[in-house]
Amino acid sequence: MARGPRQADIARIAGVSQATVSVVLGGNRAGVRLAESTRRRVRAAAEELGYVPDPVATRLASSRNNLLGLYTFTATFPTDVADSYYPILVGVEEEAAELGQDLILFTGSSAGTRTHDHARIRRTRLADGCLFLGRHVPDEPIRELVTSGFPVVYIGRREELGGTIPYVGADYVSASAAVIGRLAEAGHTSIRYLREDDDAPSSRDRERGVLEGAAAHRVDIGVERFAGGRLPCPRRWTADGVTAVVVEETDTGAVFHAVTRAVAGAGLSVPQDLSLAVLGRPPAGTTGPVVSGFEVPRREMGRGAVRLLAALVEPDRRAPAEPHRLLPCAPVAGDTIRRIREEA
Amino acid sequence: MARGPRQADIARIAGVSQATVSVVLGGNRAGVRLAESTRRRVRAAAEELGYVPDPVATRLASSRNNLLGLYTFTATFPTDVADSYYPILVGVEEEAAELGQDLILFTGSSAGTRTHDHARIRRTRLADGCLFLGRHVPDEPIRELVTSGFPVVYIGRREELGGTIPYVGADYVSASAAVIGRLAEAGHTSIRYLREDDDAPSSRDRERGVLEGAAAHRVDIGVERFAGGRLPCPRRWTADGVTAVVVEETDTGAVFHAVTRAVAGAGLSVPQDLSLAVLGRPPAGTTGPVVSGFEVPRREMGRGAVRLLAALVEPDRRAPAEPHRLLPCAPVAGDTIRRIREEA
DNA sequence: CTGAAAGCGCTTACAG
DNA sequence: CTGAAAGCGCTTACAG
Repeated sequence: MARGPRQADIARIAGVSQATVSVVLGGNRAGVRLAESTRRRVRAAAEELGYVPDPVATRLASSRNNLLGLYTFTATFPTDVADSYYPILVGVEEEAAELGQDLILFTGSSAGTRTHDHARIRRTRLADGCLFLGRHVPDEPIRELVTSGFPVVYIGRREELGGTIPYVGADYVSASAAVIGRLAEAGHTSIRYLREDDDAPSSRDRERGVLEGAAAHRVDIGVERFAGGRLPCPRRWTADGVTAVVVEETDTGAVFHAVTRAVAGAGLSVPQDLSLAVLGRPPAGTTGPVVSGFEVPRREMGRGAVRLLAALVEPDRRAPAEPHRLLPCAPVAGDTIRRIREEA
Repeated sequence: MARGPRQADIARIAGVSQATVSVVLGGNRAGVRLAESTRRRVRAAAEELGYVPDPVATRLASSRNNLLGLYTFTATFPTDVADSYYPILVGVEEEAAELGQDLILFTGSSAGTRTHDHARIRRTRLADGCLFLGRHVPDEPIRELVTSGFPVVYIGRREELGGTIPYVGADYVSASAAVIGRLAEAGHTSIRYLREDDDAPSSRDRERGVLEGAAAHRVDIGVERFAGGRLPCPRRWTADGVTAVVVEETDTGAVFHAVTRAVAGAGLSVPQDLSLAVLGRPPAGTTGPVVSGFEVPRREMGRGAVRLLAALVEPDRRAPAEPHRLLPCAPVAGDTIRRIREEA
């Protein structure tokens, strides 16, 4: 494969050494003084040959490549998580483009064998730094990366490695507490919370927000974990005096689907018989009234994560980047919360 | 940044040369015979150190990197083209993952300056080969890439460089002719075709299909180009005896929107007063009856393009890859074509 | 059958 | 103020 012109070709034409070409074209070592005439000759020759630096060689020699990685632990694009994944990718892409960085997509092995993932994770070094995304992430390979000084940023709050790893996440605690607050203000005093039976930081934060909100508003809250087979039982809820059910948002929408199906199956209607809220948004394609909840700022998370990563890759900025950011989630009022009590 | 273990470290432990480590671990040069005990020692040391090859060095030395590029000429992720872009990306990602290739996303400069794009396009060499995507692509940088032997595949049919560049596209000609055929069979004999005033292969193919379909079914066809400002005039169509309007699908959906707005504005209803078809699918979020048209197999185009690119990168396969593929578009019957004549 | 050498195209100390 | 040398971590001819 006949490659393009190299610095050596330019050097020959301009009558200088290859190293001088590197200095002139690289823009590095600004301190170095070269005769302006030399610079001009070199630049003219480069222009003439249509020179563009080989990024691979640049990277090997210098360790900077204007290349940011995005590593996804779950298979990247299964249809059912597309809704939560795509907006993040959009944000990442936008910001990377604005910063003049290319983006490299790494996908965790669907097989998920440890050694394989390990190898793939180390492969992220091809980039100058890497974003990591997924409900669950293996500790060890990340630790290796981080302790070697490789810039890593999580999308979503993470507690791994003593909470030292930089992240840009969403403030699920406040947003979830606010949902409970809105229900309480509408007069609901007994609420059921349905969550997935799977522990991830986003699940813990939502539950914590729910509990804090309930405590603050003196609401009676019951937490149920939804595991695949067992179906929720709305009739029992209403029999217990529950007037509202809140469900966790997850990438597959499993909990939401199970609850709405069970509610419909029990012959109950929303919000007449039971108010409904989701800690996020319902799955795409959901019809009927707008479900109360909040907007997860995925696009902004993507953008923020790229900005943070870029700051870590290029640590010469004035202000050290705040390594832990939680973005606010905009509330969605919706039409699925029935007002029980009239006065505010 | 303290990097991980290198081949030299393994060599020291195993008591062999660094080159031998490369031979054992690289899996290349299968012909070379090394004592099994040597191989074992090397592999054991590599395992112990958690060695993973540096992809950058690998690439510089060998010109293979298991990295496929996707270059998008338009700004990659603007919201209005997301619908057409995302399914392609999904297909590309899926197939790349299955082939064990990582994916690198390049975005054409939004500025669109020639030299900038040129530099960015040459940067695709970081990958082993690159997919190109966009209505319009600049000839010269691509020619450079191709003539240097760099594997390039277009997503979508392309005529550049004498039609020599491999592509995987959609068979818009047949699909568009079939739409006209369905209208003809429903009894329509005078049809108007609305297209964008922008020449791209996908536009040319659709128009060609429309004209071929019209000729085959002896249908009277009028072609109108829709340029931003000027509004379509449905009243004039009906006055001219036109009973059906067919619109081009474009990434922004501009033509579709303009036509449906004009039709509604003229107080006409679809399909009672005017039948409607789109050469593809209407823009996302379109409500009302299902619009007749066809499905562009974007995901399959993405997958096929990756397969073709992989074959070009690794040209040792038995059968040489067919460099030009046009995928069929599944028809969508829809509810916007009124049957005028009873008999088939 | 195995190892030492050269080289991929750059950057960056380090001498002149 | 400028150029020659070494080195980034690999692969692949080429000698032994």
